[in-house]
Amino acid sequence: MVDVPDAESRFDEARRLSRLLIAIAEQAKSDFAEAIAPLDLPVPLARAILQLNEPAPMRDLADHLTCDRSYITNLADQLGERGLVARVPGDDRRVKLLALTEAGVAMREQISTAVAERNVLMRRLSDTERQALAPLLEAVLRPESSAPPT
Amino acid sequence: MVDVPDAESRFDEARRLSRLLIAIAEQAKSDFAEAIAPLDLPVPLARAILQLNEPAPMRDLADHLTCDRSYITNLADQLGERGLVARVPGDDRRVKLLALTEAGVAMREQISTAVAERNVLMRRLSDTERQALAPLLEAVLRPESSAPPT
DNA sequence: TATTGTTATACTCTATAACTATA
DNA sequence: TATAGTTATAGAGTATAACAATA
Repeated sequence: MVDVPDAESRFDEARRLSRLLIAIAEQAKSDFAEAIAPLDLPVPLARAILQLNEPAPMRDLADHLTCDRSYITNLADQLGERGLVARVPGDDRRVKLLALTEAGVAMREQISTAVAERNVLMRRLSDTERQALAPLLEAVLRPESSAPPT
Repeated sequence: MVDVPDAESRFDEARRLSRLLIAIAEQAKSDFAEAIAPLDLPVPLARAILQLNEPAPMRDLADHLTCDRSYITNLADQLGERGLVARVPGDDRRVKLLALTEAGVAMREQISTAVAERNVLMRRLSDTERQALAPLLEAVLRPESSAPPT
């Protein structure tokens, strides 16, 4: 009975961890915003650019960013106005791919570097700590089916 | 030189962890929303209620939720309409405290339970994993001044 | 008939600025 | 003069519904 916490204290602990996680996520979010501030690019556009490693159907982007297709149209328009992406026709003629322009690729590089440098995980954790953290975060995201090995 | 990753791979690793962290935070956010959906209460109101352990000046709430005082007025109005909180005068007569009503306390209990039960950290991590995770999350949030022990 | 992207519109969350009443 | 809360307004981010083109 020594090592098995009762249900209530497990809940309390999970709540405490949740609060920590939320605080970290908020920190990460504002880190991201601050990192890209000099680039004069709204956060959602930056997030979209980071997704565009390869030209991709707008539909795929909607899936990856978990948002509506109409919002992708909106983002694509804004990115187009800035000359950062172009719509290119797909094989299936209903489909349009979004592809970074040359300027878009350069911007992606800038975003990526700025964000990594300011990253709270870089600033506050040692190499050892980061190595310990990775498998735990992966465990949180493992598929629903796999129950935790209690 | 074996154990010291070069700068580039450290960046890559931090980026990977960041993506994981963001994915988890999004999961946690939608878990929260789903958990409280049956309660028919908007997310920001639920978050505010969770803060109101004790009656607190509206100003304090603004600090804890890191938002503008005017928004707290907004939240307090909505919570008031639902009969969940009441404004009570403070000693300093400029100050108003927000206090949960009886219905508010009951709602807080419901939110708290629903959220803890659905919590992704409860669902996917073992007790052991949660115990390992806590100090790492705390390290991420430690004050800027304390450099990581590389 | 189902799917892709678009358009027009509207909603939620939150901030800014100007105000009031105290201190 | 500075602080707590309020009001009115505005903006960012995102969704819904109806639609056109293609499959």
